[in-house]
Amino acid sequence: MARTKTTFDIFSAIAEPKRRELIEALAGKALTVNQTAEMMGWNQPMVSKHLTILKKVGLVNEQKDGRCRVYQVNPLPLMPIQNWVAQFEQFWNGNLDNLESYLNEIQTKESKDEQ
Amino acid sequence: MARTKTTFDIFSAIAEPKRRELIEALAGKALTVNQTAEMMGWNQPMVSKHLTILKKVGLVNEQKDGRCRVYQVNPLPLMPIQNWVAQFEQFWNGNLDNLESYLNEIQTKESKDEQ
DNA sequence: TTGATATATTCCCATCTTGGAATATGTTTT
DNA sequence: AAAACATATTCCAAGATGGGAATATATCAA
Repeated sequence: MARTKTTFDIFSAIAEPKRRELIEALAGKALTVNQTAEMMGWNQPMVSKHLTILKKVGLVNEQKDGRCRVYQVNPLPLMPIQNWVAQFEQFWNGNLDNLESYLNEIQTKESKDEQ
Repeated sequence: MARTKTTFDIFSAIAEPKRRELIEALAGKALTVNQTAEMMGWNQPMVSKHLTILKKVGLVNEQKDGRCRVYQVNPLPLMPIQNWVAQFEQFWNGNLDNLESYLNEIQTKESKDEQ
């Protein structure tokens, strides 16, 4: 009875637009919290909070370096999303006929309704 | 100041596990609300509510048929998700060397930390 | 030790959510 | 018109959220 926790799974974790921004910004890089904050134009606690959630679902790795913490993206947990969406790939990818017939079918049914 | 609305975008809409179940169950089929409710073992209002959200983000199409409403999945709005995740595909797909070097790098850095 | 720096955490609030129960709306049948 | 059926909507409660502000924690430097 309440929304799914953001740390429940990857789907929930990346539902937040700012966290997707963060992942994009950190992709392939290794940045400090403050570096990230400056780069994004966010305050430090906001960066830390979002990174904490991303860390919990495994989308970022944390490495201590003195008083800094360097974060890096680990994209592997995104695989389930890729796989889930791939179930429906046939409708738009490769086989355009499928898509067309699908759309035609909808079109037909809708115009039938309008009569 | 609050979580992103479920209808804000596709990412938020499919963050809810039940809605993903619903999409899977309706994929390729065309089912009535009651048929869906029976199939899922949910009550009717719950099905209607989730379908309403899915409809708002365009993931299902609704067709009136007498007093029934037939719902069908339209997977096209999932494309942005596919595309977004694809940015990171290189890390796990095709080029296993990338993945390995990536993991080794992390491993190295982590053991360095432990000293 | 003390101060400065880097980061995480806590507290508060407005807002949104999901589920259940009840009810409203709309359509068909008798 | 009235009853039956199919679906949507409303009202409620309990959580959970993201952001701001303040504060705690940890580490380095002087």
